[in-house]
Amino acid sequence: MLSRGRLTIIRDSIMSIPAFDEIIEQNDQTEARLASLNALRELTGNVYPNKFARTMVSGSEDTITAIKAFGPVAKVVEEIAAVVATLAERERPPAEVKDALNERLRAFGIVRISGRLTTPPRGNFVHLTDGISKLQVYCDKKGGVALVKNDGLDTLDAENGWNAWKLLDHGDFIGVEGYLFITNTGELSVHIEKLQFLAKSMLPMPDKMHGIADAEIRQRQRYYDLIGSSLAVEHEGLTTREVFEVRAKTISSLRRFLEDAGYVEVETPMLTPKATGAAAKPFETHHNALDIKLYARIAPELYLKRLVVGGFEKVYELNRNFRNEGISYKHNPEFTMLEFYCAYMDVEGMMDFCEELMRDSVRKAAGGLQVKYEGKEIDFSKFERITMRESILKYAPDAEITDANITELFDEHAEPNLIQPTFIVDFPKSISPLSKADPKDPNIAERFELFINGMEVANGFSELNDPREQYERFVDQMAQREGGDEEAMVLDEDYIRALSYGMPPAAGIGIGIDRLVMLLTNKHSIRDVILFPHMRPEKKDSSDAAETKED
RNA sequence: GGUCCGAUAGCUCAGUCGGUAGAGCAAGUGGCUUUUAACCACUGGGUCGCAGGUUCGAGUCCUGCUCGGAUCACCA
Repeated sequence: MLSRGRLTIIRDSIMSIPAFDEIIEQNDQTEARLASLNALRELTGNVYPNKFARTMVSGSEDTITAIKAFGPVAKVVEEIAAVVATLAERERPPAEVKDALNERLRAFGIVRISGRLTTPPRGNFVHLTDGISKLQVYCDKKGGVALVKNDGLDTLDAENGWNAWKLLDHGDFIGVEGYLFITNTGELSVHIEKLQFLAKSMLPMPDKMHGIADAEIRQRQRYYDLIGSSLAVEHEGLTTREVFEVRAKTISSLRRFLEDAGYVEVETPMLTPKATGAAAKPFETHHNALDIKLYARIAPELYLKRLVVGGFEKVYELNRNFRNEGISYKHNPEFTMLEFYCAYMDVEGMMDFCEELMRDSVRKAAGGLQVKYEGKEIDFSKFERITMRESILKYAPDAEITDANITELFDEHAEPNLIQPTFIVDFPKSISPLSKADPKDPNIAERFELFINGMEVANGFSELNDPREQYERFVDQMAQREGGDEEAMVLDEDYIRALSYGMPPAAGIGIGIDRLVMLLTNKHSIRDVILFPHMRPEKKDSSDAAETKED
């Protein structure tokens, strides 16, 4: 570790490095916390110990959530809650009921749990959180509490448990050893016998009742937002933590469903020499050693179909794509897409499978097929199928539809009205360069898009596997590119070569995961379902003008 | 890029007609010690986003700017 003096010399010689106090502004709050940290150091030695071993009373590691979910403990909590429910406002549960339950809790012996203080310690109670659940702990001044010193030997200091307790701040981490009991008011708690200090919070905690009002801080400092959601006493809708639990469940259920159906997960390049496979503007970067331009992929599509050529009959990738376009409530520069391909399937089969897949995922992540979204109820139990033309006429009966204006009319009249899950089929072939034509109509592509709440959630088609026709479609795209359409698709010569080896008939789909999660979590903005959404660089408003030049 | 809204204590927010800068929480001190959303009492804490203007006087009115949000445009 650098000495302070040397640190200052280094910092002063490199102008662009801010001082610690410039990053973490010092004020009365941080000074108070520093004072208590120093006082704790006197008592406990190291204030940043390396570990805390939790017990396995619940059958697995005793996180707070695990202890509270542990059957016999949950049963006791349920029983006391039933008793408390019959009591008047200030009335206490009868001692004999409480004592009987406490006897049952004592049977579990000693537990060791740890977590963050959800309030400043007030009196001799405080709640700890493991990020999801809270559990109260009780520090008995009269009975005596030992402090576990962080000297590497866990030396017990019988005198100073209470003194250390008084130095705890809102947000600190502690570990406690003790026994479970029910308090006079009927709450499950841990009676602390040994207290160990684990880590300090040097900054104030978010407002417990109101949360963090500033959306920018919520998104930029997601850790702070998540702390807030673990402290929240009451809240409407899902906490931030719960949103990302739903996201995780959505993704894991999609993976499980696909794997159960025989799909193999693969990873294809994120850095690609050509940005193709979708109509979008790419991010560019440069490979120094090779001295070539590379693009962050806009879609894995053409790589996945190369794998179908190679014999992966069912293949999927669930990962990030990057598009250098505008940011909006439904667009983030990097977003997560599930793409998969199934040999010998056509667009109809893919729509059927997509329905099953999404139903399974919605059921597992949201708990049912009816999902409340912004005052509407979205019903995933039935997916409508309607042609693009029909959908326009449904909402604009007098529209005069031509090949040239059909997508424009669709975007304007139909798309915003497609609230319930709806597959739009019969796309113009001209805007579907990777899609097979309808055998009955050469101007129509065998393609669908799934719309929910006016948002495109999925896009799939019967995959074009005739290499010569694919070549011609690319040439057509390149011509449009010459004509100024920056998003027209780029010819991929190696992909033509791959198709020339023969690709079986196949259907493929891309599903926008972020948008699906928005629907399942009742979030209006894609930024609320991405942990660290793209933000403008943080501006330091104060002092230090003329810094941060990128040489 | 256009339009609208916002920025006041560490956090969440009030601030009337332009007249001494406010509350709750958080923090400090003392009390209490089986409490219950945030116990009781007292204390400290402000570049009112930045710059300029009008005015005897600006958190408040005007202009410009910065940052953010919403929305439109853009984005099959």
